[in-house]
Amino acid sequence: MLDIRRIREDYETVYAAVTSRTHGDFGLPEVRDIDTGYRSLLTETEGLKAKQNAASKEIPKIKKEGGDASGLLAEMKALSGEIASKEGALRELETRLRDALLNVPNTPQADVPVGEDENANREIRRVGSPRAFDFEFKAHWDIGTDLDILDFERAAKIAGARFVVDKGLGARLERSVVNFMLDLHTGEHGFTEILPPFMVNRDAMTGTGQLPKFEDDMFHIPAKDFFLIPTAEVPVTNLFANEILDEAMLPVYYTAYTPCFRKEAGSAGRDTRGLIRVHQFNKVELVKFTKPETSNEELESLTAAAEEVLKRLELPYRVVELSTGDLGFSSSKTYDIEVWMPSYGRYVEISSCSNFLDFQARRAGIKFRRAGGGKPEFVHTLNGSGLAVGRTVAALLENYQNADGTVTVPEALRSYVGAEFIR
RNA sequence: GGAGCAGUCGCCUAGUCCGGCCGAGGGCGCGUGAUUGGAAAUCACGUAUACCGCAAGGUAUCGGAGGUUCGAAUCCUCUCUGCUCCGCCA
Repeated sequence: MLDIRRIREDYETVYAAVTSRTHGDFGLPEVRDIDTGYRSLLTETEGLKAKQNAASKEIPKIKKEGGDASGLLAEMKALSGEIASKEGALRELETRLRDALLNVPNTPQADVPVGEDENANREIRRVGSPRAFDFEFKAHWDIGTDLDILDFERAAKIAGARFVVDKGLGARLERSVVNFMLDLHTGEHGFTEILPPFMVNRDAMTGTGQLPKFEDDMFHIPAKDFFLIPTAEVPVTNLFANEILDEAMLPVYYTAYTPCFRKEAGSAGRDTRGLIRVHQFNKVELVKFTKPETSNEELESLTAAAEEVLKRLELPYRVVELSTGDLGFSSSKTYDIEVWMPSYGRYVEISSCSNFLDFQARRAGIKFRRAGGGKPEFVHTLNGSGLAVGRTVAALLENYQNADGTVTVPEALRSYVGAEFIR
């Protein structure tokens, strides 16, 4: 959520930034209009309430002195009615304002490349180079099926399309990748491991920006009005919702393994085979809470931490900076890490690292107080995949496949998998 | 799932039966000052958040939402959370 005062006081700048996303104005003009009406009605109503509160102090005095308060009482009854009707109108404006504000995305930072879509993304760096195969390589879904470590057909039987069953060394590999990532981030990058609930309530989903705009993308459990988490970002970021942290606590680094659940509505026909786009996938997430002045450098080190996974696994990848048109709703700046996927013949997203500035903190109410005292300020929140586990497994199977159909286990994973080859 | 009890200012707690003197008392903690050679102890003062307003000031918040009333921490309804007992269960 953007700061309403910033919209009020620096409208032109905010408008330019929001519209640089090239997907319309997101109702920003309406926000400004509602706010104007809201504030004038608020001032008026509060004046009436001040009157009412003053009279409420008079009434017991009059009664105590044996006086007749009936005139004042009648007057106050009328005032009470007037306040009630104004408050009703006020509440409606407040709701409309909040709804409108919740639908305005974050403002991209000034150095984010401007453009309509991924074609305007800026490549930052490439690490490693795609392997040249001297045999006819297979896609990971064929490798997995042939080795009997991935079973898409039976997954479809018990759940449906876009699900997978991992089996034997496939399941072991998936688990190994999770442990490898968590060990790296907790052991070497200073992150604390969190194992959060996989279902959250509506407030949490709103706090990180998934609601109200993207309800259709998520699995909902009506009985308790819970949502299956689409990413660990949601439970982990909301850990500190409505709290005021001590400055000394910051920065906080959390990492969490969770499954992620997504409807993938609107992606019909895209990536229908394999592990790339499924309704349930595993992910290790990195989340940071920082002071405002350090968040951009923290984004760089967060991205580096995620990249380190690919470096250790010796998988070729590149980092791109998303353009304004491709940027996620809540983000001000995002680096995507893309791994080389031979079956696609291109780099495929495996991590998305974002600096949300105070956008999520404002929604979720996450603040901190500086050591010297003073007013609480909003923290900055960041997160990134570190990494998507299923896509990592897909990349491993494809990049490490051998001519005989086996797959070499990369050095860094051997102690976890307990084998040198998957055969 | 059933029964009972409880949720108040960073923490502990008073207030709720009998609505106004309660944005709210006390203790602890914390901050500033006094005292001291220094410290402990003691004493004094201060110590929530948000919004509106140029300001003076105003408004809101006693788990959350709604209601009764001129007026609600206090009364009513719903709801969430915690604890105890019962049922069920990995």
